Amino acid sequence: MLLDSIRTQLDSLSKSERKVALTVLKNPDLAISGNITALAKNAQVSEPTVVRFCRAIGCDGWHDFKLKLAQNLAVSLPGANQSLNQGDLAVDLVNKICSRSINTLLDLRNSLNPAAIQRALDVLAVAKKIEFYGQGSSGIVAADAQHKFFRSGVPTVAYSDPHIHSIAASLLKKGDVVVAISQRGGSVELLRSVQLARKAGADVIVLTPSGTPLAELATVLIPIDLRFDIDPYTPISARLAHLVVIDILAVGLALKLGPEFRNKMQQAQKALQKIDMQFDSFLRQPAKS
Amino acid sequence: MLLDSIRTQLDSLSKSERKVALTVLKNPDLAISGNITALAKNAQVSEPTVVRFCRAIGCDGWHDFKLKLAQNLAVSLPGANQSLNQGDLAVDLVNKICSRSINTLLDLRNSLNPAAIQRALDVLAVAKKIEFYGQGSSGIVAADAQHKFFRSGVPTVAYSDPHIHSIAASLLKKGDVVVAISQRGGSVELLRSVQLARKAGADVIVLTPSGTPLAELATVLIPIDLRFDIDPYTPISARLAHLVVIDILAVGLALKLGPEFRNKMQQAQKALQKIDMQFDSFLRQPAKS
DNA sequence: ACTATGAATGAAATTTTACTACAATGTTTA
DNA sequence: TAAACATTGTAGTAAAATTTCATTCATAGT
Repeated sequence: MLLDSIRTQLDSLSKSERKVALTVLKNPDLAISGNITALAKNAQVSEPTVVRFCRAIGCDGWHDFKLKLAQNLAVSLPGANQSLNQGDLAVDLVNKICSRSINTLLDLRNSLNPAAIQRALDVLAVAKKIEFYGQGSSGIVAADAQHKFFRSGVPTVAYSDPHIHSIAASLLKKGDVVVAISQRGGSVELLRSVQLARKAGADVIVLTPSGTPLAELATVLIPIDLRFDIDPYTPISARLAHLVVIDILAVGLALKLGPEFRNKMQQAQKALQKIDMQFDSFLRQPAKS
Repeated sequence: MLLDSIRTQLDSLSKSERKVALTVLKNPDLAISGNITALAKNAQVSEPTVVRFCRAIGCDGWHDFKLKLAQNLAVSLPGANQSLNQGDLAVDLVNKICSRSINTLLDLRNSLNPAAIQRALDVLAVAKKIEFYGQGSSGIVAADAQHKFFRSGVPTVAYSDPHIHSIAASLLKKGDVVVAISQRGGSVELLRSVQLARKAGADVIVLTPSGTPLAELATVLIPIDLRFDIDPYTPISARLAHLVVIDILAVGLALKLGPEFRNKMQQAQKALQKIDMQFDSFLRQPAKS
């Protein structure tokens, strides 16, 4: 982000300042680990020029620049914004996809509307039944949601088949809640089912980009507006964001439902740990590879 | 992460150092924006004490501490490390869960072994058939994986039912690949299926913590070692990490398979865009909310 | 083509800031 | 109660960032 900003301001810088900019862009770590003298020497300019560079790009001196750069690199890591290509080694692959995912979640944290989450939780807390609809990869998210929510004791189901969820939608009652998930917010089938659900008197919480047809139909809209991925190899971001929003709703609901729910969770947890014991005894007599 | 580390080391610090620690924990921004003098005054200690504090918690002096703290806060945001509780507003909920997820992925980026990914990709690239096994929430991950990989043209399936995947495993042939996913690496059923798969001559890629029984059985182990979540309300981390690893493998395989695959993807992309057109015309005559 | 004006740059001085050495104080134990 | 040790602050030092100012370079006007 800061590096981007430097790149765009490259033209407005003087010759020596540009030298500094290029040095920083080429090797940001040097700027972080070293002091102003080191960077000046590396860019073959004087120290005051480095300071002037820092000011030029909007920072308040060397210290401030160094700090901001460090904060950026902590998140971005070199190459986070570059597109993936064939020559990539596994190392790059790991770095880039992780970094992208991290950036997506940072985006989400900034852009997600807490008020919408609050309203959604209010609706979910009094739901008699919760149904999750989603198609394609959103179908997976729906299944994941069902898997998380079903522990809360509220009856939940997830449908990814359009025919099925349109039938299910028309069978809903007032007090039931549908959570509709869509990366693009335009699926005709999903729209139909949501309309049916509304007609049946159910509330509909929608996870989708704002301004889409699906968004229009929501009782509670949770807008997921991330800059859209052009690169076809990484349709990761939106799905990841959806999953985390589902996590937020699931945890939020758990908190809202309070202690009686907490007990249920702990029981489930204990049940799992019991199974763990079995694993342990299994560990004593390890299997041959 | 750093703040966590400070909190845990609180006991081993001297009285004045603890004063500094508490001041930093209470108001980390002060430490970042101000200089050592400001922090010393605020904590009511001398400057050398602050330096000693920095050293005590494993940093290399004030500068280093400040930098590391800044990097952490860039990611963590205030409150990322605190446990969730009933009184939380939606704002906190969003911040905390997002921040946790982000931290998990940062962890993953650091700890993930690229060599293991490389080996996994080598195996996947020559696979005749790929089967994903996982139970519980890992079953969802398996389904997600199937959904991503199936586009590559290689026959893929996902099983979350232990009976089914044990049958499937015994039907495998040499050249087939199983990807086994487990958050704890101890599921007895999964272990059995993996053993059957190995016996049938298939390769087994395993996503699980290292040192677990399942890890032992892997042809290629991709260890997912994150500090384990104690808080029962957020069993998010491991699953998120698994999903991202699957993303990495899917993208990596796509790159490895090269241009012919790329075309297939683009065709799929186009097919989706065609549907988008339909959405657009739908937009012209918006539905009533 | 040459000078004048203004911007750009670096050398040196200044100031700020972090760090070290040492002394004083407090704490623990024999 | 005294001695040994750890803890903390004071004062001095070293280093690093910033400002000032003089020099150089580029641009434009005569």
